[in-house]
Amino acid sequence: MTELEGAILTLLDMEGPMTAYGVRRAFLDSPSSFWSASAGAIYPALNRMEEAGWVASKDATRGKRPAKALQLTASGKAEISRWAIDTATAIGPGFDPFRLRAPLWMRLEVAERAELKAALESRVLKRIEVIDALDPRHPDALRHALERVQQTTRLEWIRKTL
Amino acid sequence: MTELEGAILTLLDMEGPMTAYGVRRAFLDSPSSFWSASAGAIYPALNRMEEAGWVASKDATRGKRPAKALQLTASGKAEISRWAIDTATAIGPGFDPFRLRAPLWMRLEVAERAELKAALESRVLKRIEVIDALDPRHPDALRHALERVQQTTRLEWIRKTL
DNA sequence: AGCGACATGTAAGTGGTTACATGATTTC
DNA sequence: GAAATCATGTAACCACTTACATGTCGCT
Repeated sequence: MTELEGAILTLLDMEGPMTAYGVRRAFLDSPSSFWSASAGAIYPALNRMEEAGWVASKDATRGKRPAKALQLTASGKAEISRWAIDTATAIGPGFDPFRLRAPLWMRLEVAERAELKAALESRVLKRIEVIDALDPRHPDALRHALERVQQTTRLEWIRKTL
Repeated sequence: MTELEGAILTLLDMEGPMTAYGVRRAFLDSPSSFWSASAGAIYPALNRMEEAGWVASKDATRGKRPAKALQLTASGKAEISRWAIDTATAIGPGFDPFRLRAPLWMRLEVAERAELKAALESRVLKRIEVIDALDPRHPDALRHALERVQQTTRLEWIRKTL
């Protein structure tokens, strides 16, 4: 299972049956989404997972507009449970653009580095403000909270080390 | 420029001229690498970047074994500088497997959740021990330090919230 | 003579990306 | 009646993955 598939199944598990379009909307609207949430990723992923039996679709056509409501199957739930508690992957590096760039920051000239430090600091601060303004009842509230912790940690590092 | 390309150029910038194989070795040996460091990624990436003029190669054949030593060009240095200080991308979400899974952890049954909490905690602790055992003069020492901060933050979150 | 490290790649597959395409429904 | 939204998808492309292929050099 890819990370995108995991994220989609998590959404279906938390938000209940919805259309593929609904899944896409949820990703687009999410202020902490990891992908572009393109149709070219969502629809193939859902079709893959339907073939695998992890999601089932029932017709939800209204009027003349065809629509499929997708929901997790028992097998899908089992799959996602395994995915969720795979601790080795969970604590892995994923990929972190901040960490990737940091070594180069330390080699900037003093002026450039000061400029970058200010830019990074204000950007992180702004991001934290955005997170703080989010509705705590949003289904992704926990992820937002975790991102806030990460950004705060980054902020401290920027101030102390950069 | 992809993140892998950025990481490769960073390595060439810090460690000086080396062969593609050397780049690959560096990624394989790194205890905090983000990719599989497969030849199928490294070699094409380097060829792309040589075509783009970001790296230049000079012959380093010894005996009958052909070898190319790769080094950053001025244009490559300019490119990587731009990449490094692109703050919007730098503080972006990348993709974080921990954050992706967290919402599901909160919905586990008490016993399962306790089990997962213990597993995660010990794994993170072990990882921190591994990081602490690394040579502080390793070229990736800063990245290791940043990962340590992140893992420590995760540990606190696990203990306090999970 | 054989093994492991050095050195460079290719082939097939996968899962993302952007951009395009089509039509129904709702809202102003 | 025009525009935004709902709804589903395809086409071309790209950068990664695993696995395979080839040959050299140094050491025991």
